[in-house]
Amino acid sequence: MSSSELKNVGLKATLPRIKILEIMQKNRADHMRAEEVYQALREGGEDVGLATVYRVLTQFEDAGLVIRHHFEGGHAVFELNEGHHHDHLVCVKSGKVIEFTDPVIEERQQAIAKKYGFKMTDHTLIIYGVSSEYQDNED
Amino acid sequence: MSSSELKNVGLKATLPRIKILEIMQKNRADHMRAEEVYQALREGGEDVGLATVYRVLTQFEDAGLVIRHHFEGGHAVFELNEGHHHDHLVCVKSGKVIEFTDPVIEERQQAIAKKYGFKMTDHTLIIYGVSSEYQDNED
DNA sequence: ATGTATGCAAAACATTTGCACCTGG
DNA sequence: CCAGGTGCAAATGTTTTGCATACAT
Repeated sequence: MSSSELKNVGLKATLPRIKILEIMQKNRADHMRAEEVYQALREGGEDVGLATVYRVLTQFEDAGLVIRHHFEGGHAVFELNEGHHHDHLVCVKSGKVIEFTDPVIEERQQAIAKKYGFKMTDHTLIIYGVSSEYQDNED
Repeated sequence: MSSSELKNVGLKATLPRIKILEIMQKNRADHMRAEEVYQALREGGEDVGLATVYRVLTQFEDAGLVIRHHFEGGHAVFELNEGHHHDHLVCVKSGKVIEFTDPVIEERQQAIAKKYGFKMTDHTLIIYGVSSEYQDNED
């Protein structure tokens, strides 16, 4: 039950919040836009407004439950924060997203921030490419 | 003169295009928003519309003259494409941007894409942090 | 001249906010 | 019950587009 997770982060367990958290958990593999979460709610028969979806996702972000990303395309995508940091490999043909981490890269990033006198707070690495299934398809 | 650079990429050398390219070249160190380019034009006494700024920057991107980035904040920033790839270190306090490249990271990225069967087309690495001048300021 | 580029205003999106009403603890 | 949460509609900020006019070649 997701209501306890909400209370743990200091949020009242309201129906919209519970449903939105469930949707994010059910779609762990995806990186969803606010609009997509809204659609999922409506398909589930829930009568929640889009404005609430935005408000709740922002609260979830502040609470550390989700992470907001700015990939290409003028809109944000959200994913469940599962604690472990990772980077992204995005297929430019299919939109498929693979998550990975590389200790060498992590370490180099720390070193670079330090070299320039920065205290690193966060970082984003996105590799864009063509996944194997699409490499032979000449569009 | 920037008109020849425009013709080289197949764009007619019109006044708005020339002026916008000059502004991008003059502000090499910055990553400018469309609105900022527009302001710079007006300050230079040029009567160019914001819509044209967007159209021209998009054409420049298609022509490979500039690169469009989506840092945080719901808007795109543009920088002159100087050929050499680099990543970004962004100060979350001041907005200052430092460019860098790290051969170890570059190589690891190639390796990771390969490992997942991807043909890498591009990548973006942004390190967010607090630059030295801001680290002692407790807001 | 003539097809393309531009300016302006309106449209299209993504996201936020004001406010009256509803709901969870 | 009552503070906080929600829905709706309207506001905001960014980027795109339609169309009549202006310009580069």
